[in-house]
Amino acid sequence: MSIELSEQEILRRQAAEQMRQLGINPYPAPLFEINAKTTEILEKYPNDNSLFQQVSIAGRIMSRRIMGAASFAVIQDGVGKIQLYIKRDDICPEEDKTMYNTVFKKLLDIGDIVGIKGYVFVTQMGETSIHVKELTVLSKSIRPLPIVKEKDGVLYDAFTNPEQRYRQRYLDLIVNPEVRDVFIKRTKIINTMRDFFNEKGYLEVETPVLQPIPGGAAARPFTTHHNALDIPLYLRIANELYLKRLIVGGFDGVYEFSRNFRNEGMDRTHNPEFTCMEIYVAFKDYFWMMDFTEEMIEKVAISINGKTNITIGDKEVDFKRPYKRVRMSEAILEYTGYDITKMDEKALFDACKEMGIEVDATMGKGKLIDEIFGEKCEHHYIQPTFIYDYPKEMSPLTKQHRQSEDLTERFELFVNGKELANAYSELNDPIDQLDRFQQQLKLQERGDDEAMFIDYDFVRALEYGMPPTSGMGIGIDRLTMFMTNTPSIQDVLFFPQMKPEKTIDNNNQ
RNA sequence: GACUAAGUAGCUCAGUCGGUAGAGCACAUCCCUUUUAAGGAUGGGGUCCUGGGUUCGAAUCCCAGCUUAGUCACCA
Repeated sequence: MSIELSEQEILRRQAAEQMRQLGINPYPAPLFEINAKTTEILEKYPNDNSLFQQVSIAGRIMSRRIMGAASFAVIQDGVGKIQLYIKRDDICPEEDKTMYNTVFKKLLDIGDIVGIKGYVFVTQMGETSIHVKELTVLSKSIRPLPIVKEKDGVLYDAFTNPEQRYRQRYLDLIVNPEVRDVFIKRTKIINTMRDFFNEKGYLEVETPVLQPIPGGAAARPFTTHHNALDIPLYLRIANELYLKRLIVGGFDGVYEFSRNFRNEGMDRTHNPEFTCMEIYVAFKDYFWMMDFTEEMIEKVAISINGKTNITIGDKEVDFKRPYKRVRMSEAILEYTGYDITKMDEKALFDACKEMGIEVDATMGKGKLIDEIFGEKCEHHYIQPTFIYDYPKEMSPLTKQHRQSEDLTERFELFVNGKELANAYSELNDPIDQLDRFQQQLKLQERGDDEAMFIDYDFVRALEYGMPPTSGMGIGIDRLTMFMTNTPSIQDVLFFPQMKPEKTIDNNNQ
């Protein structure tokens, strides 16, 4: 047995059937020729009334106001909405008034997709509208749409239930047009970055999503199994080690927009799959990469919003370069008063305790410093700020600092108190790299479940020689959240991960 | 994973002390009209998230579960 259809669903199915009986296919096959878009008409017609006198347009019926021999409706296409004026004797010039009286008035519903031929005019109320001469049913909607009404910019009965919005994004996109804008901007951000990299001559590449060793980051991977090879494979947590292999292979600059997968918690800023852009450029160092990063981000900000300053939540953030650069040890000194440059692990451990930071025995020196920074400093950096010179232990893929044995040449870019980008002078000393991997192994044995695995082929690649290289990774979801002032990652992903629905269908027997 | 809150008509939401399930929009029938969330009249529409329990009686109180959101923990 199935759950019964609602009254409105039954009526719509009957309407589709009646159309068929009238010889109208509710789902016709032929293409419908379109020669205009709604917003284009609304923009251009008021300036030149000779335009759009033979317009052919298609869209979804979003509202109807049926009167006697003449009615109004609003259709929505891929870019906007426009009003239709439908007069009985225009769409039914002959004796037979079925198309108006029956099809339009009775059998069409809000949500149906129709094709329109007619001419543009302005109503007495001053609204640019299409005077319909011909109406074609293009697709019958048999499930009622959540109705959103709007007057004077005020929304009535808005479709706001987050569960339904995310599960049925298609509905969200239909009835909440502003949702579309965020996703258009997301694509524009990616295109701006891609153009920027291509202009510099860097090569967009693709590297494996299924990896035998989940490397390049510290995170729990999703595990799968390859049947033919009978081996475990992991969905990538990062693509870093593969991109660096390509630098070894001789490319001067490579980048990839990488969908990464991490088997960790979900919240408003984390989704199990997320997008990261990583770029590696040979013969550069991390200072060069800071310049490059701020140039890129400034460009993105301007291309998205036409200016560098953006409101994020209740903060005003300016992406105009140059960005402030602060050593991690300076940041910690400033916000905690502790000078970590002279501390050993024991001293750091005690300092953490004094500051009320939760610590445990598995934490090494790097992790302790990371905790202090994360707890006491990170949230202070609202304006774009490069934090640089990270402790060696927490950066196993980063080149040792040119002046200090305890540090690495690494920076992260913080915006609005959150990490946005991460970059290094890449470690290209194969002996040091193997040593660092082995350090990670020790951390693992100590109980750190995020420590990295050793990738011997990557070490072998470095042994052949990798040029000095700087690499940078930036979270695309997070960048989109900043650039569009969206507080939740679910609003910058079309289909955020959710628990499966128990029942989704009421049609199957 | 922990805590808190929410889940009632297609949508947005009320629902008093535990006593026959409500409104607006949408839908149906009718009236009227170049309308602007059109208006008027009438009407249909409910697994009150699920399962237990308390009770003469549960949308309401209790317990468990499911889903979502927020906060925290982990992480980008």
